[in-house]
Amino acid sequence: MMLNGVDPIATALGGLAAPAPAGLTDKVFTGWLAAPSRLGEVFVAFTDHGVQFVRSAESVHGDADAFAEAYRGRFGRPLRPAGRAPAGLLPALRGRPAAGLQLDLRGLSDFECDVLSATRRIPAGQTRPYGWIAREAGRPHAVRAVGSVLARNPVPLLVPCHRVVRSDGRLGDYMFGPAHKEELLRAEDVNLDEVAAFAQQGVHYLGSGSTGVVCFPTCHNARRITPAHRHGFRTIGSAVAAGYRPCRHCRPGVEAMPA
DNA sequence: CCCGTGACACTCC
DNA sequence: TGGAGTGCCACGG
Repeated sequence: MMLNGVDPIATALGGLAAPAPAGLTDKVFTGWLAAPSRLGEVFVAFTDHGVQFVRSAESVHGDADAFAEAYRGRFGRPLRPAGRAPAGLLPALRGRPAAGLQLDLRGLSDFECDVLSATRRIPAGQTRPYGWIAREAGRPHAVRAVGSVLARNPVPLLVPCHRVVRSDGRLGDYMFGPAHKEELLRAEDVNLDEVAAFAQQGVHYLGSGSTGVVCFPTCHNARRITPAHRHGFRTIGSAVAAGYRPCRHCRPGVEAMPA
């Protein structure tokens, strides 16, 4: 009870009660809204900590109640409609740089957070293999677990799990279906036909004969290598053995060198 | 180079 | 609880 702007209880406690306990404001409610995205309409749930859950309308058969049910099943709380989108959400859903977009990833394991944060560092228009995520997340052998985490990505599009592909050049699976993964990557100007053509020849890395740097084929540095100076490699190890150094931008892994 | 197979780290029922 | 099951990967033929 506040009297003339003074809280007698807080006063009695000598101000110890000043900041509300962290858990309290969390329990207020989670808002949701529908918004346009590169996958058509999406449903988005968010708290005051940031965006928590995103699903395409298509994936829940256009049914907002099904979205709310999926949310409740996973987070244990109901949703209620929200009027305004959090800062940065709408541009991010359209694939533009998301200035100030906050994500609410509370409740996820350290491993899940590390996987999502590594995934978030993949620039638009580029791809990285699952093994790269595992290494960047500090668990180089947890490759399959990376797949398990991304299959349940709470915030697809915002954490661009569609940019994570198989190391053999194939796209791999996607929570909304491989066709949508391909569609998203093409919209970002990833040259999938070129990647597939290289993969068919067993080429998964590109080196520049003039700079001596070796990259993933979708790295922006790799795309600037003139064809005359371009050398394809099947493994990063063979490129290193040939005197190339891994690109500091796309950071292809350095595998064990043969003895 | 294409296929099958084993191993893998992690999560969930 | 532990044993499935997993958006993969490397290797062997």
